[in-house]
Parts: sequence; C-alpha cells; structure tokens
Amino acid sequence: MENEKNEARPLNFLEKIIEDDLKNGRVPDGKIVTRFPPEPNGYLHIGHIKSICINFGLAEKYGGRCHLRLDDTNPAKEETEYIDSIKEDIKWLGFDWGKYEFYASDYYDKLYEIAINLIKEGKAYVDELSAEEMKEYRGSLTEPGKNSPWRDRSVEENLRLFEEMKEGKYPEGSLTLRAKIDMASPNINMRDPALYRIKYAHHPRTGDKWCIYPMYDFTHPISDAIEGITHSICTLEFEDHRPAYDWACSIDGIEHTPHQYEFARLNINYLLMSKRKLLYLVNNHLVSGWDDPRMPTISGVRRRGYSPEAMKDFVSRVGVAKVEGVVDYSLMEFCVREDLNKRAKRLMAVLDPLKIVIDNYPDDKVEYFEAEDNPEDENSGKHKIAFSKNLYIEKEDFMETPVKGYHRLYPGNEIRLKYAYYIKAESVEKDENGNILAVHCTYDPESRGGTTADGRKVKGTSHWVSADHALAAEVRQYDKLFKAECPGAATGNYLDDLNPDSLKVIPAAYIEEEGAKAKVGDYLQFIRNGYYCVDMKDSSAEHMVFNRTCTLKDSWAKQKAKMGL
RNA sequence: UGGGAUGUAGUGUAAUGGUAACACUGCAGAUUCUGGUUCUGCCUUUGGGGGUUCGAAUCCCUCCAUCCCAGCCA
Repeated sequence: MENEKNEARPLNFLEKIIEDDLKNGRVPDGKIVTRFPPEPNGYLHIGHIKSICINFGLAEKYGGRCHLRLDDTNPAKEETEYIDSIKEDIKWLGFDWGKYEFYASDYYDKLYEIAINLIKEGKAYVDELSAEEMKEYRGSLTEPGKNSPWRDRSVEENLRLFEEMKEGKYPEGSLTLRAKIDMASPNINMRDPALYRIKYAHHPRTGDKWCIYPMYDFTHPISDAIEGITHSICTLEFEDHRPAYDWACSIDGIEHTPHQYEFARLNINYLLMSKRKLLYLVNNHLVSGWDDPRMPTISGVRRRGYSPEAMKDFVSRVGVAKVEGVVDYSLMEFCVREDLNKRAKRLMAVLDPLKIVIDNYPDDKVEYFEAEDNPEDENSGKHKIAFSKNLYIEKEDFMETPVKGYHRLYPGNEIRLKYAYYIKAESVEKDENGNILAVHCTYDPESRGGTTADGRKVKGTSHWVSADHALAAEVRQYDKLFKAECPGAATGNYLDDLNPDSLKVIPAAYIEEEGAKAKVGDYLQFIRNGYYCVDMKDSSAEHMVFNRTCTLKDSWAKQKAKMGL
C-alpha cells in the first residue's frame, strides 16, 4: 500500500527513443550500448556528471552496458594525468565500466585501413592547401565553398601521398587527407572535412608510432561502430556533425550502425564550466588547483564535501532535454543539503568565539552530556560532550542590546545551551575600550539535559564548547567563487566577478573533542553553522582542517537583511 | 542575411488533440533542544498573430526571440 508512492518519473526523450528502439527490435540482442567519451585534455567538471549519468544510467536502466572511451586523437593536448583523474572521478560517482575501457587510439590501425579504402574508392584525397587556403576555399556560412585544386588526383597518387604522410615525409600542416563529399553543402561540416592531419607529437599511448592523427568526425563514429555502440549520446553543439557521423558510419565495410542523439549541456548560474577559464584560474593561482573546493570540477566538489549521491540526484532533477538553459545553483545546494542532512554527523563547533563564564557553576567541575550523532537517523549513536564553567558560544549568539526578533542571549534573557543547561546572561565584562571580554551568566541546575521540570520554554538554543576541552582546528569557510549569476556578463571579463570572500580561513576555531575522530570522507554538520568535511589534502591529526561544504538555510539572516541589519 | 536546433511559472522538467503539472526558488504560517529539519498554504506558466477542431502547449501557416556551425580541436 505505502509502496505505491513509487513516483514513476516521466521518461525523458532519450528513454523514449530507447524504449521505442527496444520495442521495435532495433537493438541487437536487446542490449543497448552507450559510451562516455571524454577527451583526456583536462579535468572533468559538473557538466560531465550529467553526461556520465545519462550514459551509464541508461545502460543500467535498460540492462545494457556503457563503455568508457578516452577520445585521444589529439596528442598535442592530452596527458596521462587527465586519464587517471577521469577514471577516478567516474568511480567516485559510483559507476563501473568493467572491462569496457577503450581508447580511440586502439583503432588507429583500423582507421588507417579504412582511410586507404576510402582513397581507393575515390572518396578521399590528399590536399595540399594550407590552413588559410582551406579556410578560403571552404566558403562562408552564406556562401558555398569551392573545390580544392587537389581534389581530383588519381587514386595512385593519393595512396602514395598518404603513405608518405604516414612515413613522416612531410612537415606538419603541409598535407591533409580529406573526405570528398560536397563543397557546396549548406552544412559546413560536410564541405570535404579533414580526416587526417600531420602532427609530430608524442602520444601518451602510441608514443611516436604515428605522425598522422585521425580527426574527430572520422574517429568518433567509427569507434562507436567498432564497439557496437547503439546510442551515441552527445551534446547539442554536435547536431551539425550528425550528417558527418552518418557519412562515416555508411562507409563500406562498417557493419554496425550506431545513431547519434544530442541533449542540452548543463549550465549552472554562478559557475563557469569552460576549461579554458578554469585553467586560467589554476595557472594564475586564483584557486589552489583543479581540486580547489571552489572549483566546479568533480575533484573540486569532492574535496568540498559534496556527496556523489547528491550530485547524481541533482542531475536527475535537472532532467534531460534539448533546451539550452541555466539551472539554479540553489537546486544543487538543495540536493547537497537534503543528502547531507540525512547522513552528516552533528558536532558542535564555535567559529567566532565569545567567552561565557557560568558564575554559579563550580570552578573545577566537569560533567558530560550526551549528544546525538544525527537526529535524522534513528540508527545513529550518541557521543559525550564536556561541560564546564568556562565556555565559548558564537559571538552572533549574544547581543548587548537586542534587535527586534532576536531571541538569543542578551542581558536578562535565558537561553538553552544545547544538550546542557539553561543559562541567563547577568553581566558583561569589557576592557578599557569597551570590547566585550566575557559574558557572565548563571545556570539553572534544574535544567540539566536541556529541559526543565517546570517545562518552561526558551526561544533560543545555542551550541557551545567547553573552553578547557575544545580542540583548535583550522576551518575554511568556502563560498561561491563568483558573485555574479553569469560571471563576466556585466563587464565582459569573468575575473571582474570573482568573489573576494569565496574563502575565509579561521585559523583556530573551537571544535568539541569528538571532532578529533573525524576522517577524510566523513560528512559532518557543525550544528547551526553548516556542513563540513575534513580536507583531504591538508588535514592531519596534529592540525585538523575542515572545509565548509555549504551553509545551512538561515531564515534569521534573511529576516535581518530585510530589516536592514 | 546559408544551415541546424530550441521556445511551457523566476529556474529546470512533465503533459503529444480532452481540466496545464512536478520539483527548486520566493512568500506566509505551524512544529522544533539546530532561526536547521519536518508539515501546511500561497504566488506566477504554454513567445506573438492567424488557422484547423466540439476542443490546441500539442496539428498547420506566419512572425519573433535565443542558441550552435566557417579548427589541420573535441
């Protein structure tokens, strides 16, 4: 009865296509095959999570498989470091390609053979046009191109030239192998696209074996065909390439015909996904690296403390369609909070301390209270917190002259110290300049454990730590890297919108003793402060470092803002 | 101004000829030992104009807007 709640999510357009193909027997053996094909020329970012979830998710849902294929056809840009990070990121998301790990470079021999056949059939030729000339001959968006003077060489000459290209007899840029399609096509991608170019670059996998490398439009469809990909899913900007894709799949000798489908890439406001811009931030030390917790890279959000479950939930809520839009950052934060709320261990940490002295509490007495690890999780345990005469609470939790709506500590007012006692502010101790040194309070011994026998209520509950027991730790308060929804929209330069407060370091915040047990990978909530994690690079037992993953929703801050405070 | 695509609340996504909806955001309230969580309610929607039809977000025409394409990048 209650499991009827299973909300049947409506199918997205890709699922509809697949179900239709499956139903109509258009899928060999009824097993769909997808692929995630990143070029190893940088780190994966949040946008890639969408693609990963679509490709691996579809394969999972329909009982097919998803290949990981590293699209390594441009050795000038690609590095092994990137290959390793890509694999690590996919694994972190919880996907497994098993034995289906491929490289476009696996197919270099096959691709070469296909190119030879194309030449023999008169469907490809070696061109001597320079890059500039080729551009001229290509025409424009509104004008057709014209044929290269080298377009009608004999098959024999083409064969000889291509062979010599491969043997390294020509310098880079001097010759290309081009498909003979249609220089007047309204689709520029069909105006005799380049198939091979000369490049004297060391390849991470094939080393110096090759000095000619196949182009995307030639390599990608054929790789898909070789691997038996049924649904080749990519982003919208490749729509114009689909005719080229289909052209390559129709080359003689290619038995399997995959089909390309395009979806809208993921854009999120306040975030930048451009590899070029992210690289600039890294190179100019505006962030600490690709895995800086403020970076939109997968390694960045991982270090920030986002969970893979939250990210997957996020992309699933965004959905899949063909409309180019911008998703609200707040949806991502919602997903992160929703997930972390259920799993984060609660700890008390005072980030901006104000000293509290409980005047009527015995000087040397220490008692321990029980704190819930997670009130949202019945199966979670409890841990002990030391209480003593000298405590810290947040500065924010005390006001000498309270504003309207403030129900925390102020002179004469009573609040609860979470899990411990009710306290009332009695007097304020200041230095000669009027700065508050400490707030003297009294506690109600009858309120032990946070409740009183008479059942009286207090409006405020503060977190706290015992001054003599708390441990000091570094806390890094991360915020959005950019302060504008669309960085660079106003001035044309995204650097102008860099948020100067994207990182505030608190060198020595006070954390309850239990904090010492926190390990890399744990999800934490500092009660009333936000979600935190242990920094995977800089934290050590001697010097713990916590990263703020995200804040808690704060309706009081909103209210204050509205009152102009 | 060549070609390809896309227009549904503020944002994202459903509804494919039959009462326009779900989530996030925002707002209001209740609950709460986190001003968190949870719960309740509210706000705002089919780009414009024609047409077909008993009936149109959906089909047709037209206009408009936005995005992508002229790498020997992917």
